[in-house]
Amino acid sequence: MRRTKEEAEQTRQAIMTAAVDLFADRGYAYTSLEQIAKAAAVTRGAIYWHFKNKAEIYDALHEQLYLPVTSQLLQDLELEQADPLQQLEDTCVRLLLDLEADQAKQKTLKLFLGTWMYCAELTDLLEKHRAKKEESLSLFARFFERAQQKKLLSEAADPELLTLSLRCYMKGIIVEFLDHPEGMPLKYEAVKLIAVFFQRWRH
Amino acid sequence: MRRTKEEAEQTRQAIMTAAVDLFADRGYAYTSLEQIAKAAAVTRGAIYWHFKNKAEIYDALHEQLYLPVTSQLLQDLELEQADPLQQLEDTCVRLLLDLEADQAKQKTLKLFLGTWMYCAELTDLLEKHRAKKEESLSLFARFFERAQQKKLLSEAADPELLTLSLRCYMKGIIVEFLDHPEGMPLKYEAVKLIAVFFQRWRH
DNA sequence: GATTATATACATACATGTTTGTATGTTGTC
DNA sequence: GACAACATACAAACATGTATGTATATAATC
Repeated sequence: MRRTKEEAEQTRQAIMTAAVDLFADRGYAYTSLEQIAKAAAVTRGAIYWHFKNKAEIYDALHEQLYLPVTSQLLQDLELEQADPLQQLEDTCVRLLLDLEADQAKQKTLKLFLGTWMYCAELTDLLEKHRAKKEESLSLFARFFERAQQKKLLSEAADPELLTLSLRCYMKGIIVEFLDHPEGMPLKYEAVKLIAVFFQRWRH
Repeated sequence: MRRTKEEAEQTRQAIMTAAVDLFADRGYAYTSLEQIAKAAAVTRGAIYWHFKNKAEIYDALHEQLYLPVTSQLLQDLELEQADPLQQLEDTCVRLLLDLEADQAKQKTLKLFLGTWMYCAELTDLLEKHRAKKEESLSLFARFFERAQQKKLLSEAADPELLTLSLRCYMKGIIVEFLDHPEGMPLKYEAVKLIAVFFQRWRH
């Protein structure tokens, strides 16, 4: 029953896509390797050939799915436009609209934003992943710093605080959306929600 | 081994407190009834006497722990002060400071804010709980409506949108805090974080 | 270029541990 | 003495990991 290298890579991918779907649907903890195998039309033997255990599947998914999501964001932020606040606002809106349009991204974030997965076999991985997350989030700060240099902020405003604030806000929006998409039609709300943060709404 | 009614109620409570601790620590899915029993210094027999299964423990915890958390919030909001926006801002700050000071509340929110628990045996309960959550959150809206009536908002501002926005923001803050308390010293940050939402920080 | 050897890519089978649910004890209380 | 409040024992399901079988792609040899 030996397959060619291409075929082997295919089954590896089949296992990973099946895993993402099941993880995002019923959660990592409630997904057995048997279920993944069945969904991928292989046996557990195939899974144990390609991966050491379930945690390694999770890690492989992180490599393949999560990094692209953030790297696209970073690319957006790379090119510095004249108005950093406007750029940041646009980027946030685009991120949300992208998310709503892209099922795969939703599943990915459900897996890796999933705030608390206490599983013992994952603690090492989660720490590793957290570090990468921090790294990419710190890039937000640069925009507020540039805004401050350009005197776009009031004197009392603190770039670091604004970074943390926006981060919490985005996380809240995304979490609410993933948890209850019907109650959060981002196509209509995203622009307005982000505007609440960036524009003044008070007299 | 028959106990008095008081003793029986004591063991019931012991089971529930043990369950909260374990759920908040390693998660619902990764907590077995045997572990709960051991932590409560009883056997699984006692658990099955008081509860039908693990899901019923979860539900009982919701009744006992979650409702008090929200009801205190509602009480705060009951009495209408002159400046609804100031009142809302104060309430949000107090909620966060309370949360940081109260370990029990942290565990409770970890359990019931835990956005995605896909467990099949819990789907019914989660739907029920979600309804109550919506109900309590809708009270935020009243404050922005009162603010609008008092002409505290700009003409373009939408009370419903502001409600949704604040809800996401609070959720994001709380989720970030629960996920990574060391990175979110609310004692110092809460006031400032909430101020970012309510005060203007832009020129 | 055909043959052989070997490592690859799995499927199957098994051994083990874990968790759940239930059935049946046991003890004390009312 | 009947029933409440458990503890104990047991059966079944499920999951994991590993050991083994096996067919075939690929590499090595001639």
